[in-house]
Order: sequence, then structure tokens, then C-alpha cells
Amino acid sequence: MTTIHDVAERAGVSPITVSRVINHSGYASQDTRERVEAAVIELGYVPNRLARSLRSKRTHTLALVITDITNPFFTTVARGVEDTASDAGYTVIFCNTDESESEENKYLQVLLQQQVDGILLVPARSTSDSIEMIRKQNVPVVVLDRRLPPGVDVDTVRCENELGAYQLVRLLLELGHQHIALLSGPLGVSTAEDRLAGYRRAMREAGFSDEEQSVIYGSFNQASGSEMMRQLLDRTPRPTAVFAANNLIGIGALQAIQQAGLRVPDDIAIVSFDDLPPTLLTMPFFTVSSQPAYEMGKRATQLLLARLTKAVTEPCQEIVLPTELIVRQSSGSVFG
Amino acid sequence: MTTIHDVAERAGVSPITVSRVINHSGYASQDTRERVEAAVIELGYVPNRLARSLRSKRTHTLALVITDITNPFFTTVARGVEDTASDAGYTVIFCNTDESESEENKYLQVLLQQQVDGILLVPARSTSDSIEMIRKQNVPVVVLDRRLPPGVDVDTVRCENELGAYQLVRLLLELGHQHIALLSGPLGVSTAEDRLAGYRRAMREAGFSDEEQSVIYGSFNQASGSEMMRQLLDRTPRPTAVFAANNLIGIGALQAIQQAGLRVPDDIAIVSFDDLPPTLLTMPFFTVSSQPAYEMGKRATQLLLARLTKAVTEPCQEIVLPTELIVRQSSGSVFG
DNA sequence: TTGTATGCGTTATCAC
DNA sequence: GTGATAACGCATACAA
Repeated sequence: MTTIHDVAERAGVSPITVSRVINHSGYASQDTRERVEAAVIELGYVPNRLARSLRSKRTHTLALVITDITNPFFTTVARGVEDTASDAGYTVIFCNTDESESEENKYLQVLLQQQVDGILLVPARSTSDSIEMIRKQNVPVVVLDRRLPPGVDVDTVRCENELGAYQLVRLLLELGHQHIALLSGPLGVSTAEDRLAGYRRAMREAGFSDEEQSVIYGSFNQASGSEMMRQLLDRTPRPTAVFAANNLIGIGALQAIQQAGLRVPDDIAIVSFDDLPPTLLTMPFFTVSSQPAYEMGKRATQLLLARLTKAVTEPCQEIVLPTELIVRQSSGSVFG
Repeated sequence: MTTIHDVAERAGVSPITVSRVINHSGYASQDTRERVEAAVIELGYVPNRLARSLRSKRTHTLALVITDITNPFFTTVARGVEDTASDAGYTVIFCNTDESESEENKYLQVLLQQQVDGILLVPARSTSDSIEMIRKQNVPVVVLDRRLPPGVDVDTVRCENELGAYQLVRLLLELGHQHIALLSGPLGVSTAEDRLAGYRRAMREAGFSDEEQSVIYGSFNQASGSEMMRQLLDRTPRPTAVFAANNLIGIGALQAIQQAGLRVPDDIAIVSFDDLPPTLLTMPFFTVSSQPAYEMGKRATQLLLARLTKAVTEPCQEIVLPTELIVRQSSGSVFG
């Protein structure tokens, strides 16, 4: 391994001068600069980031901890994070917890040991445990996509889940549906709870008591969506419309409906949270409440970077972005 | 930040003893061990991996460089890598090059600076440049999924692309198709070239000269698949069967066919390389030559780990795994 | 514009 | 079983 000393010797200068040239910090004469750069190339010198970071106390690395890497929503968030961080000269480490608190804890432990400069976290559960653990090491953190319990003071970027859900259910009600079921995510996850709240508000306003509403709880994935839908198909009266709490539940539900020999939207209408990329295009196209995933990643990263560089102790922010209602075929229409 | 010195002071021992207890290296009396562990918890001590790695010269980190993170084939490979590495106590850094040589180069630069212990590389192009760059830093590397030019001596894990392609085209020929087109990946990528070779062999054996064969070159993604298929639909005579060089090209082709008002397999049969996960289930289901993606990731990681630990200078290995022909609906049948 | 001395937090080496 | 010392490769603080 060739070190900064080897380069210095070759260029006939001191190590610190090499450091200055490489990092563009401090002054260096044209001549010195050229000799150093030549030596770097001749020796194939690769700076050791470990040593640099150990000394400078900055790794220029952020971490993004998400709960489901197979969900296009989160991969889009990740692209927003990566692009924004990269532009600012930061590297991003991606971690996938599969909605597991213990995995989350394990990864955070490692990330803190790695001395990441900041963490973007989609918490698996609504507790402040992870935040406290991170704070104890004085590492800035931004919570993404989900709320933590009231009283936990932390920067957050998320969407108007309650309103988005409300709008989707309103749409179904306006189309004349009297039996609308919710295929929910797990309790204890704020997005699931907020979407449930939006469903309940719309239903109550339409005159349905809580007992007349129909909610099944599952996980935010396709298998759970299919499973919940199968349960629903056995009920009488069978619902005429279904609100899937996220995109993967929606896909699972669609598959279960098709396997039962029924059609969407003719026999059962579907709406869901979170849009799908063209790769996952299915017939019919889904009516969704779409979150600005890329923008969420971008905003969260900007917030985190601001905390790093400005070293501000401003009060924590909560950025809540709107969702977009996109009406396509899966919700059906009053005309058929 | 609390350091190993603070812990040592608290426990009334020397720093090196703390190090031994934490790393389970060397001896320590029951009493000492307990006092140290108590101090670690009381102080909330988090070891600094930068310092550890700087001194020990091992980061216990591997890098996986892939070309398309949106392709389920590669994410499955990644799972195989992650699981295997994790079991061996290694962390994995994932990088996505989007098939770009310059991105690949950029990432490798960073990874070498980070002092990763080993690299798993899906090379964007069939050149030895990246390998040489990595080798210069004495970092072990395993090439995954793709071949490098003959003569480049490097550990490799890949599949029988030529044979898999041959089998798919044979299937179409046996079903009676006379006009079979190939929607190929880019020249310069070994998987595309090997699959092309398999197509040509099957076609030649069936009596079709190279001029009577029909090949369009594109990229390994969905947009390119659609675009190539649209070109194909304008030709006369229109092909009755299409071989998509990978799964995403297949999906794109299917969409283009459906948008043209045609049906699969009735109007046009499709077969493709690489299977799709249930999330991407489309009707009809694809007939594919499936690569053991998870197994590929696992084997490659095992090979890399062996290079690290055993410090062997055994000759390089090339592991070539078989593909599996899975016949489903998209290829149609002789009966209709 | 350049150099010297020093320390980042940890572990390898050797000693007791 | 445990400790003292030095060193990993680099950048900060200060000096020249």
C-alpha cells in the first residue's frame, strides 16, 4: 500500500503538502501541485478514507434505513436520497430492516460504529428507542415516511396519509359503493394508522358507524394482501370495493380477486396508497393516492445535510407533503 | 464521544484489556470481563470501527457492484450475497452502476478508498480495466454474472447463457415457429453475446441462415424492450415468436404487444431469460430460462471469502451454473 | 507557500 | 491474565 508519505517523498515535499493538494485545502504553488499530482498518478496512490475520517471526524457518509427494499416506493425514496447526497459529496449506505425492530437496532449499531455523519430512518415501529440511541452518539437523524409518538422531538419528512386515504374512500363512496373494506397495514405503524383514520372519517361522514365498517389488519406486502383479500371474499355480503393500505397489498388483493375468477373493477373496485412503476403495470391500472417519493427522499436529505453543515440548533421541523389522487381504471366509474 | 480509554478507566483496567474483552480475543478473567462489560453499558460505549480498521487493516466489509438495481434478478443476487456475507460477519456495501462504465469506475475508486476487504463485480463492459485497477490495490475480486475477455485471469461465477438461450429457441422451434426474433441486449456485454450465440446455434441447426435470422439490439431494460418490439411489429412478415434476452426486455415487449391490440401467446409467443418474482406477475405467465440468482450471489461470496481468509494463491476458478427451463403460458403450445 | 509536532481511537507486539 | 509502548495513515494547530 502506498501512503501519503511515499507520494511526498517522490514529489520532494512534506506529507502535509500532499494532503493539501489532494484535498484542495490551503495554498500550493503551481509547481508543487503538478509534482504532487504526477507522483500520485505514478504511484497509483489511493487515499485511505479510514485514516482521513479518523483524524477529521467526518466520514462524508449518510445512512438510509428503510423497511422494505422490494417496495418501489422506498427504492424511489432511495434514489432521491442518493442523488441529493451525491451532489453534496456524500456517500449513502443503504440498509433494509424488513419491518423488524431488531434488524433496525442491529443496523443502527453498526452504522454508529462506522461513524456515519447522519442517519435517515424509516422507523419499523412508533417508538423513540432508536432515536434516543442515535442521539446519545450525537449523530443527526431525520425520520422519513412515518410519525413517531407525539412528544418525540425530531426532524420528520412525511405525507398527508390521513387526507390521502380520505380522498380515496370518498371517491369510492361517490361512485355509489356501500360496502367498502380496508386492507390495512399493521397497527403500531403510523402510516397504517393514519390511513385507517382517513378511511374511518370518510365512512363516518357517509353515515357508516364503526361497526358497519370493515377493516382487516395485515402487513405491507403482497402475500398479506392476497391473504386478507381471500378472507374478505368469504364474507357475506361481499364488499364491492376495497381500499388497499399500500401498493403491495393492492397487488396481492388484485391477484386474489383474479384467482377467484372475479374481475376488477366490474365485480370489485380497488384503490390503493402509493403508485407503481411501469414495470409493475397490471391490467387494469390502479387508482391510487400517490406520495412524492423522490421528493420525500430529497427533502429529508436536504434537512439532514443542513443539520450537519450549519451546525444549527434550530427547533426540529416536520415537513408534511401532499399526496396526489390519480384516478385510473381499477376504481371503476358510475357508468359501468 | 466515549472511547476505549474511558471504559478502561471506569473498569479499572488498561485499554488493551477492554479491547480484548470486546473482541473476545485473548484471555480475561471472569471478574475483569464483567467489570468491563458493565462499564461499556454504563457509558454507552460504541467502538470506533474507523480506528479499529485503520489499525487492524481489515474492515470486514465487502462491496457488491451491480448494473441495475431495479432488476429483480440482481436484487435476488444481492440477497444471496448479503445473507452469506452476514453469516460470516461481513457487512456489504451495495453500488448500482446503471450499466455505465464511468459510474463503475467512480464507485470502485470510492470503495478502494474505503478499504473494503473484497469486491463482487458485475462489470458493465467486457474489459479488464476495472479488474486491473482493483488488483493494483491488492483487493480480492470476484466477477459475477458476466464473462471478461479470454485471457483475463479472475474468479468468476456465472450461468450457462448460451445453453439456456439455445433451449428457449429450441422450444419455440419445436412448437412450429418459423419466424423467431431475438430482442438482444447490448453487444459488449457477455450475457447478451452468449444468449445471441445460443439463438444463432438453435436457428442454424433448424436450417435458418444468419440472414434469415432476426436480431434487434437494445438495452437490458423495459423501455428498450418496448421500443424494440414496436420496431418488430412493423416488419413483414411479422415474427410469430420472440426471444427476449432478459426479463425486463420481456416485460417491455409484452406491453408493446398488448398496446398494439395483439395477444400473447395467440398472436405472438414470448420467451425470455431470467424469471420474475410474484410481484411482477403478469398474464400470461412467462416461459423463461431461469438463473439461480440467489445461489450465484452465495457462491460468489463464498469464493471471495475463501480468498480473504485462506490467503490462498490457488489458480482462479470459473464457476458456471446451469439455468432451468420453466415452460409456462407465454410460449403457447402446439395445441393452440 | 511550506513544514514540524501532535493526536485521532484502536490494536499488534512484546514484556511481565 | 494483564499492561506499556508504538504504530496504522492522515489532518489540525501552529510555526516559519
